[in-house]
Amino acid sequence: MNTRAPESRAERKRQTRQALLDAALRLLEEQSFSGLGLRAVTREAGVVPTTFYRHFERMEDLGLALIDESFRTLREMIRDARSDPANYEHVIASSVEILVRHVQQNRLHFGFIARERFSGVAEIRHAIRAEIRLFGSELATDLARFPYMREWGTEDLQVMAGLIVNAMVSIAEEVLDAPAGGPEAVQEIRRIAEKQLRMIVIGAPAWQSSRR
Amino acid sequence: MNTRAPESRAERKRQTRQALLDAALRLLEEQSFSGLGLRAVTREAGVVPTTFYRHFERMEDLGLALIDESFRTLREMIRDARSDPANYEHVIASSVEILVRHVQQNRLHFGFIARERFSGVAEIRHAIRAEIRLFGSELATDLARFPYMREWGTEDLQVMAGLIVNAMVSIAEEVLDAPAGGPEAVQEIRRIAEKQLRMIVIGAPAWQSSRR
DNA sequence: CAGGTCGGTGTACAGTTGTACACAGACTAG
DNA sequence: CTAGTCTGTGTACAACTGTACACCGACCTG
Repeated sequence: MNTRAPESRAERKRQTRQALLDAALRLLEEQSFSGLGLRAVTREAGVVPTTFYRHFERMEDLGLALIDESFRTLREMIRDARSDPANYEHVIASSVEILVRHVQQNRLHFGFIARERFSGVAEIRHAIRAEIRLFGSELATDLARFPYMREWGTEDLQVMAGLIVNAMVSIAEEVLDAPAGGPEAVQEIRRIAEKQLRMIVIGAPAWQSSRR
Repeated sequence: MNTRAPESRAERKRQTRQALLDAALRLLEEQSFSGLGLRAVTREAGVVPTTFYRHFERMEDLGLALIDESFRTLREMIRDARSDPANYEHVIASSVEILVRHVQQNRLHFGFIARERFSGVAEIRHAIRAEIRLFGSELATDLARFPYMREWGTEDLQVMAGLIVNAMVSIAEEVLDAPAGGPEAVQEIRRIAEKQLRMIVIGAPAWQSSRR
């Protein structure tokens, strides 16, 4: 029967699970994952330690869930950005704009990803790298749609996508470091970021023609 | 009086201090710094926990010492690389070669740096970033010596140096991930790395002229 | 060669960790 | 309506943590 109660059992379970994820993310702002304890998470979430096991077998599983969560918003972002493959300048400016805004709106998620990308916990690290690699591949196929790159080899596209992804990660990091309410500092980051991406994208044809 | 004993007291102190640093570095291969305990370090070093305090006040101080150690070799590397500012292709190839070799020979140090660059421990993170920024600045002044960059603005040079440093960091990361004894995998990394750097360096003039 | 300094040891303790287990109450399915 | 399934609780414990303190023995200095 369809429950009339405001929250079904399954829904409440989902809520405490989310509370655990949120609590962990909050704590991960000032701790790295390998130093994060099960008890600390449950304490922050306001539940008893043993509840943790109702939702995750090990801490690593919670970490993987956080990675999932983070990259879902990241993909959302990039889907917006690849709207108009005609004008480079426009794509660059709006991509940077979208990236910066999303990072600001998801500080905790992006901070987590940026930090744990090189973290000591192998399982977490590898999961993140896999996602980033995938992200780069998607970007590469998007790049292939640009007129002057249509004839590039896939490896060259991958290399270029890698450069862009690297740049984006470091842009995100700078945004994260900027004081939360400093609009002109963020503006400066955006300006430098656009310059960096322009450097990569506009410099590319010259590089390409120089090896032909 | 000049001691005749093979090891003076001060020398032996230096040795156990080094043993602590080495032990920490070894453990940091599979743990992140914030999860590393004083007791674990002393255990690995083969001394009693309280000995730690004879050398460092807090764990963070040990971390800072490790950063010092790591960047000393990094600077050594770059000093070699900036020998001949005439031929780009040669500079790129030999820079990559030197970078890859140094990373291979100092896996633990570079792994530590790469991982803790985004780590949760603010003090460690900031110290590393300061060193990397300095590294980028030095690179920027080196770039200024290249003929066609002589007229660039300092900001443009810094942006480009930033791109290169980013690329180098990600190259180092890939080398660290490659199986230790896989020469052809490393060869492949080197090839891609050279392509990336060429992309940045050779593409730059086109970028520069397009905004004048 | 005497005394002090100092690096390393051993013991001790309170706090925290992960996890096992029995239990309670609420939702759900029959 | 009832029996059963779940989610969250409370208690318990062994293992580990950082660090305080007293101590020892070897080196160094006078």
